[in-house]
Amino acid sequence: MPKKDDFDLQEFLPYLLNQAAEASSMAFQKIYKSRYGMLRTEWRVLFHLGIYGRMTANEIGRRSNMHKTKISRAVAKLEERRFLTRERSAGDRRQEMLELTQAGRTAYRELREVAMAYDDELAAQFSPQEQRVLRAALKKLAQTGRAGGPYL
Amino acid sequence: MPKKDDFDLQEFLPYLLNQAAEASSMAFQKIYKSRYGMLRTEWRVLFHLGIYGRMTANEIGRRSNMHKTKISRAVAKLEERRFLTRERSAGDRRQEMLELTQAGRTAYRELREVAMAYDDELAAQFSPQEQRVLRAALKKLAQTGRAGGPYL
DNA sequence: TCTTGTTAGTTACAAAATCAACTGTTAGCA
DNA sequence: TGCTAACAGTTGATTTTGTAACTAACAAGA
Repeated sequence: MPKKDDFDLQEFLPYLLNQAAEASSMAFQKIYKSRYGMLRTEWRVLFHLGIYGRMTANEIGRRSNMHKTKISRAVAKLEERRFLTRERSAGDRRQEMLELTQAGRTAYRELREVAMAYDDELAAQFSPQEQRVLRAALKKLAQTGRAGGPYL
Repeated sequence: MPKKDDFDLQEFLPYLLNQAAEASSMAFQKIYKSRYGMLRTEWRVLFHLGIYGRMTANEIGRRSNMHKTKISRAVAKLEERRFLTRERSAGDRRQEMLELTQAGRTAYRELREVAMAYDDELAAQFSPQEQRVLRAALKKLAQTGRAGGPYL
Protein backbone atom coordinates (compact mmCIF):
# COMPACT_ATOMS: atom_id res chain seq x y z
CA MET A 1 0.00 0.00 0.00
CA PRO A 2 1.51 3.29 -1.08
CA LYS A 3 2.34 5.59 1.80
CA LYS A 4 -0.34 8.22 2.09
CA ASP A 5 0.98 11.74 2.13
CA ASP A 6 0.36 13.68 5.31
CA PHE A 7 -0.19 17.10 3.78
CA ASP A 8 -3.79 18.08 4.27
CA LEU A 9 -5.13 20.06 1.36
CA GLN A 10 -8.32 20.81 3.25
CA GLU A 11 -6.29 22.73 5.80
CA PHE A 12 -4.29 24.78 3.32
CA LEU A 13 -5.66 28.26 3.77
CA PRO A 14 -5.59 29.53 0.17
CA TYR A 15 -7.41 26.37 -0.91
CA LEU A 16 -9.83 26.38 1.98
CA LEU A 17 -10.59 30.04 1.48
CA ASN A 18 -11.29 29.47 -2.17
CA GLN A 19 -13.64 26.61 -1.45
CA ALA A 20 -15.51 28.65 1.11
CA ALA A 21 -15.63 31.70 -1.14
CA GLU A 22 -16.93 29.80 -4.13
CA ALA A 23 -19.51 27.84 -2.23
CA SER A 24 -20.84 30.86 -0.42
CA SER A 25 -20.93 32.99 -3.57
CA MET A 26 -23.03 30.52 -5.51
CA ALA A 27 -26.43 31.22 -4.08
CA PHE A 28 -25.94 34.94 -4.34
CA GLN A 29 -24.62 34.66 -7.86
CA LYS A 30 -27.71 32.77 -8.94
CA ILE A 31 -29.79 35.73 -7.93
CA TYR A 32 -27.94 38.62 -9.50
CA LYS A 33 -27.33 36.54 -12.59
CA SER A 34 -30.85 35.29 -13.13
CA ARG A 35 -32.61 38.39 -11.95
CA TYR A 36 -30.42 41.06 -13.50
CA GLY A 37 -28.14 39.18 -15.87
CA MET A 38 -25.20 40.60 -14.01
CA LEU A 39 -21.63 39.47 -13.67
CA ARG A 40 -19.67 39.50 -10.45
CA THR A 41 -17.80 42.63 -11.49
CA GLU A 42 -21.08 44.32 -12.29
CA TRP A 43 -22.80 43.87 -8.97
CA ARG A 44 -19.61 44.95 -7.29
CA VAL A 45 -19.52 48.21 -9.20
CA LEU A 46 -23.23 48.66 -8.55
CA PHE A 47 -22.69 48.15 -4.84
CA HIS A 48 -19.77 50.52 -4.64
CA LEU A 49 -21.82 53.27 -6.19
CA GLY A 50 -24.88 52.35 -4.16
CA ILE A 51 -22.99 52.39 -0.90
CA TYR A 52 -20.51 55.20 -1.35
CA GLY A 53 -22.28 57.36 -3.88
CA ARG A 54 -20.60 59.11 -6.82
CA MET A 55 -17.07 58.04 -7.53
CA THR A 56 -14.67 57.39 -10.38
CA ALA A 57 -13.77 54.02 -11.85
CA ASN A 58 -10.32 54.49 -10.45
CA GLU A 59 -11.57 54.80 -6.92
CA ILE A 60 -13.71 51.70 -7.31
CA GLY A 61 -10.56 49.95 -8.35
CA ARG A 62 -8.65 51.08 -5.31
CA ARG A 63 -11.42 50.05 -2.97
CA SER A 64 -12.37 46.77 -4.53
CA ASN A 65 -9.03 45.68 -5.79
CA MET A 66 -10.41 44.87 -9.23
CA HIS A 67 -8.39 45.56 -12.35
CA LYS A 68 -9.33 48.66 -14.30
CA THR A 69 -10.21 46.74 -17.47
CA LYS A 70 -12.76 44.69 -15.57
CA ILE A 71 -14.24 47.85 -14.14
CA SER A 72 -14.26 49.59 -17.49
CA ARG A 73 -16.27 46.78 -19.01
CA ALA A 74 -18.59 46.47 -16.06
CA VAL A 75 -19.27 50.21 -16.19
CA ALA A 76 -20.01 50.00 -19.90
CA LYS A 77 -22.51 47.21 -19.29
CA LEU A 78 -24.21 49.02 -16.44
CA GLU A 79 -24.44 52.17 -18.50
CA GLU A 80 -25.95 50.24 -21.38
CA ARG A 81 -28.61 48.98 -19.01
CA ARG A 82 -29.17 52.51 -17.77
CA PHE A 83 -28.09 51.67 -14.24
CA LEU A 84 -25.53 54.45 -14.13
CA THR A 85 -24.46 57.64 -15.85
CA ARG A 86 -20.98 58.99 -16.47
CA GLU A 87 -19.95 62.58 -16.35
CA ARG A 88 -16.51 63.74 -17.28
CA SER A 89 -14.91 65.62 -14.42
CA ALA A 90 -14.49 69.32 -14.95
CA GLY A 91 -11.35 69.45 -12.85
CA ASP A 92 -9.55 66.51 -14.40
CA ARG A 93 -10.99 65.58 -17.75
CA ARG A 94 -9.32 62.18 -17.79
CA GLN A 95 -11.67 60.86 -15.17
CA GLU A 96 -15.40 60.34 -15.18
CA MET A 97 -17.73 60.58 -12.25
CA LEU A 98 -20.06 57.61 -12.09
CA GLU A 99 -23.45 57.76 -10.50
CA LEU A 100 -26.39 55.39 -10.27
CA THR A 101 -29.61 56.26 -12.03
CA GLN A 102 -32.95 55.77 -10.37
CA ALA A 103 -33.14 52.30 -11.91
CA GLY A 104 -29.63 51.57 -10.69
CA ARG A 105 -30.51 52.59 -7.16
CA THR A 106 -33.59 50.41 -7.24
CA ALA A 107 -31.60 47.42 -8.42
CA TYR A 108 -29.00 48.11 -5.78
CA ARG A 109 -31.56 48.30 -3.00
CA GLU A 110 -33.14 45.05 -4.07
CA LEU A 111 -29.86 43.24 -4.26
CA ARG A 112 -28.77 44.74 -0.99
CA GLU A 113 -31.79 43.21 0.71
CA VAL A 114 -30.92 39.86 -0.77
CA ALA A 115 -27.32 40.23 0.31
CA MET A 116 -28.21 41.17 3.85
CA ALA A 117 -30.63 38.30 4.24
CA TYR A 118 -28.13 35.90 2.77
CA ASP A 119 -25.33 37.12 4.96
CA ASP A 120 -27.53 36.66 7.99
CA GLU A 121 -28.24 33.11 6.94
CA LEU A 122 -24.57 32.37 6.50
CA ALA A 123 -23.63 34.00 9.76
CA ALA A 124 -26.38 32.17 11.64
CA GLN A 125 -24.22 29.08 11.53
CA PHE A 126 -21.83 30.69 13.98
CA SER A 127 -21.85 32.12 17.44
CA PRO A 128 -21.35 35.88 17.78
CA GLN A 129 -17.87 35.14 19.09
CA GLU A 130 -17.05 32.94 16.12
CA GLN A 131 -18.39 35.55 13.76
CA ARG A 132 -16.14 38.19 15.19
CA VAL A 133 -13.09 35.97 14.95
CA LEU A 134 -13.98 34.88 11.44
CA ARG A 135 -14.57 38.36 10.05
CA ALA A 136 -11.50 39.79 11.72
CA ALA A 137 -9.36 36.97 10.40
CA LEU A 138 -10.73 37.35 6.89
CA LYS A 139 -9.99 41.06 6.93
CA LYS A 140 -6.45 40.37 7.98
CA LEU A 141 -6.06 37.75 5.27
CA ALA A 142 -7.49 40.13 2.70
CA GLN A 143 -4.54 42.39 3.49
CA THR A 144 -2.04 39.70 2.54
CA GLY A 145 0.55 41.04 0.18
CA ARG A 146 -0.39 44.67 0.71
CA ALA A 147 1.55 47.38 2.42
CA GLY A 148 1.10 46.91 6.11
CA GLY A 149 0.36 43.23 5.70
CA PRO A 150 2.82 40.35 5.42
CA TYR A 151 4.55 39.06 2.29
CA LEU A 152 5.63 42.15 0.52
CA MET B 1 -24.63 65.71 1.37
CA PRO B 2 -26.08 62.46 0.05
CA LYS B 3 -26.98 60.01 2.79
CA LYS B 4 -24.28 57.38 2.99
CA ASP B 5 -25.64 53.89 2.75
CA ASP B 6 -25.14 51.77 5.82
CA PHE B 7 -24.60 48.42 4.14
CA ASP B 8 -21.01 47.40 4.68
CA LEU B 9 -19.58 45.56 1.72
CA GLN B 10 -16.49 44.68 3.70
CA GLU B 11 -18.64 42.65 6.05
CA PHE B 12 -20.55 40.75 3.40
CA LEU B 13 -19.20 37.25 3.70
CA PRO B 14 -19.14 36.18 0.04
CA TYR B 15 -17.27 39.37 -0.80
CA LEU B 16 -14.97 39.21 2.18
CA LEU B 17 -14.20 35.58 1.55
CA ASN B 18 -13.34 36.35 -2.03
CA GLN B 19 -11.02 39.16 -1.08
CA ALA B 20 -9.28 36.99 1.48
CA ALA B 21 -9.05 34.06 -0.91
CA GLU B 22 -7.61 36.11 -3.73
CA ALA B 23 -5.13 38.00 -1.64
CA SER B 24 -3.89 34.89 0.09
CA SER B 25 -3.64 32.91 -3.15
CA MET B 26 -1.47 35.49 -4.88
CA ALA B 27 1.89 34.71 -3.37
CA PHE B 28 1.40 31.00 -3.87
CA GLN B 29 0.17 31.48 -7.41
CA LYS B 30 3.27 33.45 -8.29
CA ILE B 31 5.36 30.44 -7.38
CA TYR B 32 3.54 27.65 -9.16
CA LYS B 33 3.02 29.89 -12.14
CA SER B 34 6.54 31.20 -12.52
CA ARG B 35 8.30 28.04 -11.45
CA TYR B 36 6.15 25.46 -13.25
CA GLY B 37 3.94 27.46 -15.56
CA MET B 38 0.96 25.91 -13.85
CA LEU B 39 -2.63 27.02 -13.56
CA ARG B 40 -4.70 26.76 -10.42
CA THR B 41 -6.50 23.68 -11.66
CA GLU B 42 -3.20 22.08 -12.47
CA TRP B 43 -1.57 22.35 -9.09
CA ARG B 44 -4.80 21.14 -7.57
CA VAL B 45 -4.79 18.01 -9.66
CA LEU B 46 -1.10 17.56 -8.93
CA PHE B 47 -1.75 17.84 -5.22
CA HIS B 48 -4.64 15.44 -5.25
CA LEU B 49 -2.51 12.80 -6.89
CA GLY B 50 0.47 13.63 -4.71
CA ILE B 51 -1.50 13.38 -1.52
CA TYR B 52 -3.93 10.57 -2.20
CA GLY B 53 -2.05 8.57 -4.81
CA ARG B 54 -3.62 6.97 -7.90
CA MET B 55 -7.13 8.05 -8.63
CA THR B 56 -9.46 8.83 -11.50
CA ALA B 57 -10.37 12.27 -12.81
CA ASN B 58 -13.83 11.69 -11.53
CA GLU B 59 -12.69 11.18 -7.99
CA ILE B 60 -10.58 14.32 -8.15
CA GLY B 61 -13.72 16.12 -9.16
CA ARG B 62 -15.70 14.79 -6.26
CA ARG B 63 -13.03 15.70 -3.77
CA SER B 64 -12.08 19.10 -5.15
CA ASN B 65 -15.39 20.19 -6.41
CA MET B 66 -13.94 21.23 -9.76
CA HIS B 67 -15.88 20.68 -12.94
CA LYS B 68 -14.84 17.72 -15.03
CA THR B 69 -13.89 19.81 -18.04
CA LYS B 70 -11.42 21.77 -15.97
CA ILE B 71 -9.93 18.56 -14.70
CA SER B 72 -9.81 17.05 -18.15
CA ARG B 73 -7.79 19.98 -19.42
CA ALA B 74 -5.53 20.10 -16.40
CA VAL B 75 -4.82 16.40 -16.74
CA ALA B 76 -3.98 16.85 -20.42
CA LYS B 77 -1.54 19.63 -19.58
CA LEU B 78 0.10 17.67 -16.80
CA GLU B 79 0.42 14.64 -19.03
CA GLU B 80 1.98 16.76 -21.75
CA ARG B 81 4.55 17.91 -19.24
CA ARG B 82 5.14 14.33 -18.19
CA PHE B 83 3.96 14.93 -14.65
CA LEU B 84 1.44 12.12 -14.78
CA THR B 85 0.45 9.02 -16.71
CA ARG B 86 -2.99 7.67 -17.49
CA GLU B 87 -3.98 4.06 -17.60
CA ARG B 88 -7.38 2.89 -18.68
CA SER B 89 -9.02 0.85 -15.95
CA ALA B 90 -9.38 -2.85 -16.68
CA GLY B 91 -12.57 -3.13 -14.68
CA ASP B 92 -14.36 -0.13 -16.14
CA ARG B 93 -12.86 0.97 -19.39
CA ARG B 94 -14.55 4.36 -19.30
CA GLN B 95 -12.30 5.58 -16.56
CA GLU B 96 -8.58 6.15 -16.43
CA MET B 97 -6.33 5.81 -13.45
CA LEU B 98 -4.04 8.78 -13.07
CA GLU B 99 -0.68 8.58 -11.38
CA LEU B 100 2.20 10.98 -10.93
CA THR B 101 5.47 10.26 -12.66
CA GLN B 102 8.76 10.68 -10.88
CA ALA B 103 8.94 14.24 -12.20
CA GLY B 104 5.40 14.85 -11.04
CA ARG B 105 6.17 13.63 -7.56
CA THR B 106 9.22 15.85 -7.41
CA ALA B 107 7.23 18.88 -8.47
CA TYR B 108 4.56 18.00 -5.96
CA ARG B 109 7.03 17.67 -3.12
CA GLU B 110 8.62 20.98 -3.94
CA LEU B 111 5.31 22.78 -4.12
CA ARG B 112 4.14 21.09 -0.98
CA GLU B 113 7.08 22.53 0.89
CA VAL B 114 6.23 25.96 -0.40
CA ALA B 115 2.59 25.49 0.52
CA MET B 116 3.37 24.36 4.03
CA ALA B 117 5.75 27.22 4.69
CA TYR B 118 3.29 29.68 3.26
CA ASP B 119 0.41 28.33 5.26
CA ASP B 120 2.50 28.63 8.39
CA GLU B 121 3.21 32.22 7.58
CA LEU B 122 -0.44 32.99 7.03
CA ALA B 123 -1.50 31.18 10.16
CA ALA B 124 1.16 32.90 12.25
CA GLN B 125 -1.02 35.98 12.22
CA PHE B 126 -3.50 34.23 14.47
CA SER B 127 -3.62 32.63 17.85
CA PRO B 128 -4.15 28.84 17.97
CA GLN B 129 -7.68 29.52 19.15
CA GLU B 130 -8.36 31.88 16.28
CA GLN B 131 -6.91 29.41 13.83
CA ARG B 132 -9.24 26.69 15.01
CA VAL B 133 -12.27 28.92 14.77
CA LEU B 134 -11.22 30.20 11.36
CA ARG B 135 -10.58 26.81 9.81
CA ALA B 136 -13.72 25.29 11.28
CA ALA B 137 -15.80 28.19 10.02
CA LEU B 138 -14.29 27.99 6.55
CA LYS B 139 -15.02 24.29 6.36
CA LYS B 140 -18.60 24.92 7.29
CA LEU B 141 -18.88 27.70 4.72
CA ALA B 142 -17.34 25.45 2.09
CA GLN B 143 -20.33 23.15 2.61
CA THR B 144 -22.77 25.91 1.70
CA GLY B 145 -25.26 24.71 -0.82
CA ARG B 146 -24.34 21.04 -0.44
CA ALA B 147 -26.31 18.24 1.05
CA GLY B 148 -26.00 18.53 4.80
CA GLY B 149 -25.31 22.23 4.58
CA PRO B 150 -27.75 25.10 4.37
CA TYR B 151 -29.37 26.55 1.22
CA LEU B 152 -30.35 23.52 -0.73
C1' DT C 1 -30.20 -9.59 -26.92
C1' DC C 2 -32.21 -5.20 -27.44
C1' DT C 3 -33.49 -0.97 -25.57
C1' DT C 4 -33.06 2.79 -22.47
C1' DG C 5 -30.64 5.30 -19.22
C1' DT C 6 -26.43 6.53 -16.90
C1' DT C 7 -21.59 7.45 -16.40
C1' DA C 8 -16.37 8.90 -17.57
C1' DG C 9 -14.19 11.77 -20.10
C1' DT C 10 -13.48 14.88 -24.29
C1' DT C 11 -14.43 18.45 -27.54
C1' DA C 12 -16.47 22.61 -29.68
C1' DC C 13 -18.14 26.94 -29.10
C1' DA C 14 -19.39 31.00 -26.41
C1' DA C 15 -18.42 33.96 -22.48
C1' DA C 16 -15.21 36.13 -19.61
C1' DA C 17 -10.63 37.28 -17.61
C1' DT C 18 -5.97 38.72 -18.45
C1' DC C 19 -2.32 41.37 -20.53
C1' DA C 20 -0.38 44.76 -23.53
C1' DA C 21 -0.84 48.47 -26.20
C1' DC C 22 -3.37 52.50 -27.12
C1' DT C 23 -5.83 57.56 -26.64
C1' DG C 24 -6.40 61.61 -24.45
C1' DT C 25 -5.20 64.44 -20.48
C1' DT C 26 -2.55 66.32 -16.74
C1' DA C 27 1.80 67.53 -14.27
C1' DG C 28 6.56 68.73 -13.74
C1' DC C 29 10.16 71.07 -15.26
C1' DA C 30 13.86 72.83 -18.31
C1' DT D 1 6.40 77.12 -24.20
C1' DG D 2 7.81 72.47 -25.27
C1' DC D 3 9.26 68.12 -23.69
C1' DT D 4 8.73 63.96 -20.97
C1' DA D 5 6.55 61.12 -17.76
C1' DA D 6 2.55 59.67 -15.43
C1' DC D 7 -2.28 58.76 -15.18
C1' DA D 8 -7.58 57.55 -16.34
C1' DG D 9 -9.80 54.85 -19.04
C1' DT D 10 -10.49 51.98 -23.36
C1' DT D 11 -9.60 48.55 -26.78
C1' DG D 12 -7.80 44.35 -29.03
C1' DA D 13 -5.45 39.96 -28.85
C1' DT D 14 -4.70 35.90 -26.20
C1' DT D 15 -5.80 32.75 -22.55
C1' DT D 16 -8.91 30.57 -19.54
C1' DT D 17 -13.39 29.29 -18.14
C1' DG D 18 -18.15 27.74 -18.68
C1' DT D 19 -21.88 25.36 -21.20
C1' DA D 20 -23.58 21.90 -24.13
C1' DA D 21 -23.19 18.46 -26.93
C1' DC D 22 -20.72 14.52 -27.92
C1' DT D 23 -18.31 9.52 -27.81
C1' DA D 24 -17.55 5.36 -25.72
C1' DA D 25 -18.54 2.18 -22.17
C1' DC D 26 -21.41 0.08 -18.79
C1' DA D 27 -25.91 -1.45 -16.47
C1' DA D 28 -30.33 -3.21 -15.90
C1' DG D 29 -34.56 -4.73 -17.19
C1' DA D 30 -37.98 -6.40 -20.84
